[in-house]
Amino acid sequence: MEGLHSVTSIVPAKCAALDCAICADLEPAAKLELSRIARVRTYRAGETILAESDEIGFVGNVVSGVLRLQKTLHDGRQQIVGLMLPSDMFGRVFAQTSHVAIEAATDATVCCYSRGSFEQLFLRFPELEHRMLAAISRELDAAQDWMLLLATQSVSERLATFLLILRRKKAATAGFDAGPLVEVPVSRRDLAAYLGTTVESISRAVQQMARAGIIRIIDPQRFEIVDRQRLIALSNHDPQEFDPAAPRTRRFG
Amino acid sequence: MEGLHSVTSIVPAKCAALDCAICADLEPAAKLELSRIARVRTYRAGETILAESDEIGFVGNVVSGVLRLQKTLHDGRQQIVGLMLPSDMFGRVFAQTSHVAIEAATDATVCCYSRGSFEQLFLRFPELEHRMLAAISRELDAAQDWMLLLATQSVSERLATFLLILRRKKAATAGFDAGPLVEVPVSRRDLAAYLGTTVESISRAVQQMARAGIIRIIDPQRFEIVDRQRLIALSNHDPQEFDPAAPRTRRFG
DNA sequence: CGAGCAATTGAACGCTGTCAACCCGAGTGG
DNA sequence: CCACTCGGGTTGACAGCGTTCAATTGCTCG
Repeated sequence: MEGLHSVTSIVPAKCAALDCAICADLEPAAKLELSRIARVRTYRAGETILAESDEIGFVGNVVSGVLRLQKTLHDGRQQIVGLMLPSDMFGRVFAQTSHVAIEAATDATVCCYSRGSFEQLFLRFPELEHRMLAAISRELDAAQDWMLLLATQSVSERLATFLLILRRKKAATAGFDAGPLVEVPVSRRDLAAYLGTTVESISRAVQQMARAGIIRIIDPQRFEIVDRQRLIALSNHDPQEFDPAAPRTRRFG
Repeated sequence: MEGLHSVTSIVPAKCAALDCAICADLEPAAKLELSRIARVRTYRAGETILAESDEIGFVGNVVSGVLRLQKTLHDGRQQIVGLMLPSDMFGRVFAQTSHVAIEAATDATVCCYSRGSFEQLFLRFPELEHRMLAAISRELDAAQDWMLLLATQSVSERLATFLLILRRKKAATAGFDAGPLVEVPVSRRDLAAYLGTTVESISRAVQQMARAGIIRIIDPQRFEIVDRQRLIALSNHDPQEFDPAAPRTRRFG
């Protein structure tokens, strides 16, 4: 039954308001067509949106909440290979099955398009396909960045990088530097699975940074970045990469 | 000067012979247009094809040899985030700068298309863009698989998985199971940078597998997989994923 | 033959995974 | 109102794997 999702009519407004990657500044005709096939779905924290090797029925973007993309090893260990925040797109086109499981890390609402219908629109609105290509390219960039992060030995490095990425992402979506407060949108367990380590190591690294005066712990999910320079040094990345004074350096040279 | 690359005229034949992702089974008109803008370039081992944050002037696919995509940390450590083997595509469309450096890991020849001209062809041959989208999707899948690999703690697991991937890839491009011989196309140093560890750890893992009778070392770059079952068990992956009896399981469920 | 590099081997330290106990707030029921 | 439970987070002790440093081997090339 589709009855639970009868909020369809408010979809265009929601997506437009969000200025999400796929809708923003699209020609009106395309926007209208998109809104016709859009469906809003809501998920509770922990619900599975798409299981590993499931058939891909739809693509969509996150309106609110956090999704986790994860893969499971044969022995049961789970690794998170991506976190989707509001405005991110998920799912694939021109592919039958997913290689990752998609779950709601928090309560979440997403805006979905049937994959078939979405692909049909490519024929009439090539701009849509361009955007899809751009979205996947960004995801690949993020994945490669994350590979760099996972390959570094120290948990502190990974955590520092993660916090800096969160801060940059927040500033990017807000359009301005939103201050030193960083909200980690997931539990310690998810964070550990994302950083490729354990909850215990995460906890130690967090507390150590706090004792060193680099961050201040407001509550388990919220930190204040006190000493950004030392955090950047700890992350072992190019300072410019996370310097808000020159945020365009990385993407636009 | 473009003089060094005057072999342009043989490009179409080469690409067609290779059956590379972008040319194979393309409509003749598109193939012709592609061949018009194609250029063959050759690189010596160690040469840089594209530096990190360079402007992206062209896309292409590997004809022979191996390219490494790598990122550099601020302290000088280098991490390889991808190896491009013959038939793989590299470069980006709709992006100004690269986030990774591309270097020749061995002597290599590549078939390049100017990025601008390539994007122009999208307008007349949408199929081209579909294939580009598919190629990037595959790369993203590979990246996510590799993230899973990097997050696993044991070096043996990573090495075992890498060997199995190499074997599967060889079988896939050959079209049939090419036997237990696996050629590692890169040096120990590159291998270590790819697996996120050190040459010493690589060496220990290799020798240990050999002592255990799982592989046989022919020379530092060539191994024979003696006991595939134990290698799969060591990799900690789903046995079906690397079982040649059911190679389609993973991609098509 | 010696220089130089890749690969291997050995020894020691350190980080982190593992196991365990503990703290704390929320929800529940007496 | 308190006792209890449960889950998330933190802290401690310890062992193991892997990085690091160092030395050795084997090979290619000049």
